[in-house]
Amino acid sequence: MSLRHALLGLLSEHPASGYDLLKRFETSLANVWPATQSQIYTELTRLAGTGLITVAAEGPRGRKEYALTDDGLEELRCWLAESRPQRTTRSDVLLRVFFLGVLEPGPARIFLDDLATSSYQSHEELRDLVESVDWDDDNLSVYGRIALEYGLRFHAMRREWAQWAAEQVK
Amino acid sequence: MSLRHALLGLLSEHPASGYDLLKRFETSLANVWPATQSQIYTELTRLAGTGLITVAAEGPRGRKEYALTDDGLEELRCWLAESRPQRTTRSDVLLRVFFLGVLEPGPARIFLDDLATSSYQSHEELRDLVESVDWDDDNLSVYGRIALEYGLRFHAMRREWAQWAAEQVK
DNA sequence: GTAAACATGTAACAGGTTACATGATTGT
DNA sequence: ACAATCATGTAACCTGTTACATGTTTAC
Repeated sequence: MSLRHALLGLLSEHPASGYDLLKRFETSLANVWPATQSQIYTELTRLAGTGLITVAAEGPRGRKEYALTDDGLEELRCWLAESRPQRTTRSDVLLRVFFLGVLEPGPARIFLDDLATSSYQSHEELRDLVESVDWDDDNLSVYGRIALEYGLRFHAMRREWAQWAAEQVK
Repeated sequence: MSLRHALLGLLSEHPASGYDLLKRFETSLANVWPATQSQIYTELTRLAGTGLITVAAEGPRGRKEYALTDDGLEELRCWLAESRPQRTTRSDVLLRVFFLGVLEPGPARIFLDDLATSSYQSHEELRDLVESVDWDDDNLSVYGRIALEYGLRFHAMRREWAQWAAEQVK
């Protein structure tokens, strides 16, 4: 259950409300770990119940500002340093490729060409994002930049692969 | 819901029992779309209920051999050609990278070094697999080879990225 | 005879999505 | 006054995981 750790991670930067966190999920975390409003509020209530976070302040409109507790920070560190990421990565794209032989070569090539195009677009979007941010030397910048670099390399790899794959289909 | 389509895809090659399909999921599909025994049997019953597959034969030990129907093939083609893969890809690894600033540079580097190592190992395993199979010219081979090539490129990319990232952390 | 492999099914639970429901504050 | 934004909560439903439960056939 990584949503829990995503929330702890965001709160380790500074206290925030459910609404603030939702906005962070919609922007910076959207491509890494999407989460819905419903899920975020439910999980925050649970985390507060187990003492990993607390309601540090209350504001207008029922706003509750959550802050990380010592236990919460410990849990976050533990997750980062001691547990191995063991994600069984499901790939919708690769599953389709696996069965592309069901289609005629024409439609199969279209699928791969589209994939190359959308990978290129994603790459360009990330490139624009990288250029629009001014990266300083703090931790958020360093690791944010590293995560973005992953995205750039991933989409470049996928584009080249899709182009190569389209050529294999005759 | 792609499990449904994975099952239709496998059955498009030839009729099979739940048990046969389970074995295919444990081997060829393990890295693309993992599924449990429980899930497979439940989904097969549902697919038979909606007429996308039928029980074509019954064998010893209660074995039920399922075959794709015309409706099932149509549904499979439709999924491949008409629907866009829109998978919101969750990455446990990238989520951790995002919050790596919570750790000291030492443990953070260890995390990235470990990632480079495990990517290298995955790459080698796939390379061995590619070399052990004799690829002929049928559809399964062509698209199976293309899917494997994706894995090779993916792990190579991730290894290089993790090595680069480790260097950024001083 | 007995272990391994074949073969299926179901129940409980955890995580994620969609939709509904409500209300307060701010800016124009 | 009205719309946009801030702000939270819950219910229904779907997908996926773990564990339990059962029985047959084959090979040694």
